[in-house]
Amino acid sequence: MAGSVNKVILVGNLGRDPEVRSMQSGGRTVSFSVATSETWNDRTTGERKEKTQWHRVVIFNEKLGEIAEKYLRKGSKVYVEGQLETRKYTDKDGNERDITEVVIGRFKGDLTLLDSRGGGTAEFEDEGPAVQRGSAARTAPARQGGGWDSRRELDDDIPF
Amino acid sequence: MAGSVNKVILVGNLGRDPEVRSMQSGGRTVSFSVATSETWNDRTTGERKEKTQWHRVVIFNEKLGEIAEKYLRKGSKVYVEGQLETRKYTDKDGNERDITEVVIGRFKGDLTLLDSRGGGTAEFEDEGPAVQRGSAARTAPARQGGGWDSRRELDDDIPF
Amino acid sequence: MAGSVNKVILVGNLGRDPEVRSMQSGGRTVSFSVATSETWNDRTTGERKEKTQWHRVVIFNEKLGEIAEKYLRKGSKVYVEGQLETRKYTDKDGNERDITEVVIGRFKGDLTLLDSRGGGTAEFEDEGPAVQRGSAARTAPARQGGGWDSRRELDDDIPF
Amino acid sequence: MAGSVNKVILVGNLGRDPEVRSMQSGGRTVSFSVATSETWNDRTTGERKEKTQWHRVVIFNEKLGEIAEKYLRKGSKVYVEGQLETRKYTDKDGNERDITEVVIGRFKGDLTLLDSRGGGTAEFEDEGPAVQRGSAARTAPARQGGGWDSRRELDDDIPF
DNA sequence: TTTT
DNA sequence: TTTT
Repeated sequence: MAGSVNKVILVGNLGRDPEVRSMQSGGRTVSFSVATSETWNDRTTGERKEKTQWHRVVIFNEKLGEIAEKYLRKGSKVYVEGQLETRKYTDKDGNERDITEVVIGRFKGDLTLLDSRGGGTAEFEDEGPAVQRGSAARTAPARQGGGWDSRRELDDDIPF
Repeated sequence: MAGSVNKVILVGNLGRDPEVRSMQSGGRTVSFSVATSETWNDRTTGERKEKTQWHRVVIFNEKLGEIAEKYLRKGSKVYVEGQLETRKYTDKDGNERDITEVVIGRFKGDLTLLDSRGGGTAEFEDEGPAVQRGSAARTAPARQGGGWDSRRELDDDIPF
Repeated sequence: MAGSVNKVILVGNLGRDPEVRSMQSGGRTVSFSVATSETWNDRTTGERKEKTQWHRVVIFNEKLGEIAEKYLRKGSKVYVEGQLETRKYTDKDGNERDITEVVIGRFKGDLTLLDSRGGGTAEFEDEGPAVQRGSAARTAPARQGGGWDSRRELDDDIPF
Repeated sequence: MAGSVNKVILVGNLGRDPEVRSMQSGGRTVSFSVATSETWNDRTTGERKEKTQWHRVVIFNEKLGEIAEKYLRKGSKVYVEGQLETRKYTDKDGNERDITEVVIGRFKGDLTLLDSRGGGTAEFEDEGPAVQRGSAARTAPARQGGGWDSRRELDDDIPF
């Protein structure tokens, strides 16, 4: 749509180590879940309450995926900037269901490590992502293979 | 979780008029779907492609809900700032499913009309939302009724 | 710095037509000012008040610059996503001063037209910006000339 | 302006301890500078380059100010969400100058501590900011004194 | 300098 | 003035 914006910004911690999956196109995705939580004082009881939300993040960019795979672990704190995408999948009982994910695409999105143990950053900048740590070879976005809709080619039906 | 951020920013158009629903708590919610879309040139065919995403937006803030009800219509362009929330619901076949929504809560979020026909804005500012049009009475946030988790009390199981 | 984020999101109207300038490097920048405003009810008098802020936006990306030049005019409503940058300049009296701008860089940022008259969008996606209108030739980001710090080579000292 | 958005999101480190200042209205502001930086590989030399930006953050919300004063120190990593504001001030030579700041206002903005040493969060939610650490008394936003434009009453002319 |  |  002309003139639309679809942006999600999360700061939270990974619930588990990232998972790497292969697509039929040959590309890979790296995915993980990020927890965010709200805390508030209950209006009537005065109790402290907390509600945690889990967000499924999927990375389609090869370089950011490598960095996620290399540096993110269960418990890592990250800044994620991606797009909201809802897709269909077929569950184990053969029923079609929806799953909504935060997608860091091939040419859009951001991933920044916030852990003090060695924060790094990886974004779409300059002639390639600015990676502060690690020695991954630089690759210009435009030369990366795979199409934008390659995520439709995921090998499996179970989303997570 | 200490130190987390959960933010969604959308600019898009409503697919239908907003829907108003009552909660058992007596409060109301106003909800609607917003379309955003990406366009790109297919890498191999060179074709122009477009993918539309639909986002379910739910407003729990009374004042913003009133404004949405009053000024938003099918086709309206809006700026929405809310939080990602995934909740369970039971579908018509009795199966438990997940639905992810962009929630404009009682004390957090933003809604801005972008239509030239009379853009308005409604946010949590000053002593109440700054409403540029309409004559809705001002209500200080802290005096609004209902609790943060009142959305769990929705009257029905079908999410949209 | 490892793990940093610098992001500005604006929705507002242009005060004047965009200005195009040439850099010594041969590249061009397109810049314009965007107005945003807050309205609120004065706590004591109850009066409706409004405060307008002007934001200087500078585009270093050739394609987005072309689109801005082509489609943005005085009064146009836009969504801008850029980075905050403060730089020194020498004013007409020879004094060094600071100017803070919202920069849409070569490989980062977003510009979306929100006018009903023909909203368009132009972002860093896929193999080039997704331009919904106009016929500007597609150019892959990695092939664009000029360096990231080329903005230091602006031909003149007066920032706006 | 009807339908405008003015939002800055920063993740970075404080260059010094926060500074507390009193306003003639009796309120206080807490301010500090946050550094963000970009790194990239120079296109011609291949050298690793880095450019740091400093952002002036000013907090007008009493509760968030207290938290900043209590928990932020030189080197602390924070997530800041505020508004861009440019104001005039008179420098030591009597010249009028502009300074642009990221303002966390009375009813708008966010501050989240990202340090592993004990991340906390403080936002405008529910009946008061959700503070995960510290024992600051809760205060409902609507009961806080001072007006939105009280920042115009700053006691001094020198901005930082 | 915009817009409402 | 931070951080890596």
